[in-house]
Amino acid sequence: MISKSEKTTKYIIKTVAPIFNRKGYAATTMSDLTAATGLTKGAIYGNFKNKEELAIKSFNFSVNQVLKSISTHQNKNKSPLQKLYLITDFYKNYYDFSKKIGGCPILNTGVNSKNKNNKLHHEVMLIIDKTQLNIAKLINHGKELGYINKNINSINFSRRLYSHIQGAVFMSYAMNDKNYLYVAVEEMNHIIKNELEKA
Amino acid sequence: MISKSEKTTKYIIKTVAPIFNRKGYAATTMSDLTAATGLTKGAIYGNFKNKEELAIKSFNFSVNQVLKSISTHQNKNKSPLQKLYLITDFYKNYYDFSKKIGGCPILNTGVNSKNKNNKLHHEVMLIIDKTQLNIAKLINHGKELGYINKNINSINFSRRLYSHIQGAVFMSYAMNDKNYLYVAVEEMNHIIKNELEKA
DNA sequence: AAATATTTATACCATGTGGTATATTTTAAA
DNA sequence: TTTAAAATATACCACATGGTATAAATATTT
Repeated sequence: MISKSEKTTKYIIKTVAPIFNRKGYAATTMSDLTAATGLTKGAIYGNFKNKEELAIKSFNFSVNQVLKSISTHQNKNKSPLQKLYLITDFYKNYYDFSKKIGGCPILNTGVNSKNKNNKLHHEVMLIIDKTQLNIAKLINHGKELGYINKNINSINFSRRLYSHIQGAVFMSYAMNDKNYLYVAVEEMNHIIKNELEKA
Repeated sequence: MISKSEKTTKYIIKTVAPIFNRKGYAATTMSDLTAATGLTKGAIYGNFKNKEELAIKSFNFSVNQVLKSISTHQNKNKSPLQKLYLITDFYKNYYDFSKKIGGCPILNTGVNSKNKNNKLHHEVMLIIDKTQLNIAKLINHGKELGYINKNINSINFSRRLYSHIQGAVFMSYAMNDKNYLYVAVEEMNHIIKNELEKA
């Protein structure tokens, strides 16, 4: 049996996540949250011990929205190499996608939490590490199946890929220009083809 | 004759810039500023009309610190192509450099001001545009002197360079790991050599 | 349906916020 | 050195902040 509070807890997180993502932890006020949810502070503090706990859960919610979408997108193909291309392909639409959830949670929270909220920042680092590891595993799998050149360092390549794309995420965000993403994805695809794919 | 207020105005900006840069506009309070400067609110509001004006001037101060350092670094060589390499070379030390001024002002303010402070965000876009244009001019100059392949699109290349490096700036910042910068710079140098340099 | 436990609303708290009017001090001019 | 002007400090404003004790309302169990 799903309790009442479980439902409202989820409702609050879902409603509040894009606000935290867009405005950042410090700039998001409890009034923002009560206004958005239609609930009172009593209700919110009844379900979360404080603003920070809610911010962390909201961040993880936002990140999971991204990760789930990538995962779904990847299901279009089973080959590790093609799954890699589907990651870059996903980011072609990331400007519009991330807009819907208040921006890129990794970028926003990564910058906003640094030197300000260690718990949030730690959470960001965990997610980045985890994601890079997943990409590296994908590359390893590609090596095993013989699609990918065994000479390349999986984790290093994964880091390059992530860094490259995140740069375009920032630029498109800061400049309101999707083109940065298109260009970076094309460039990354080119690199995958030249460096990763077995001749 | 340099007036008293001109001096304190500069002193305030200089002292306050790294704080705005590190904490962001909203999270920086007037108390932070009075504490750091040792001045009272009366003094600060006597020299700036409000917090926003001070934030904008602080941002421009921080950015100019970066741009001046790049410019100085570039004076080591007169060739446009070598000046390009000196830009990427500058970013090898950008982790430590930016740390001293409270982080990368473009990254921090770019993210922090978006959807929150239009004036600040506008300032960020102006700086990025200007910087990309300067790099494009450098490439054009290299073309004129016959060092650089005339087939490449200067502004597009400049945007790729900027985006690529800014990605590493974010990653190194978020992950406390300079290596992202080293790798991105090496990669970028490789691209300059392969795509830009005339055979 | 009554009693109990859980969830939400209300009203409040101390503290901090950006900003300002005015008094005081410091600087520059006469 | 006196006087006018500019710069800084003080004391305050109304309002917003995160958080909480408690009352009211709603679910759940008996």
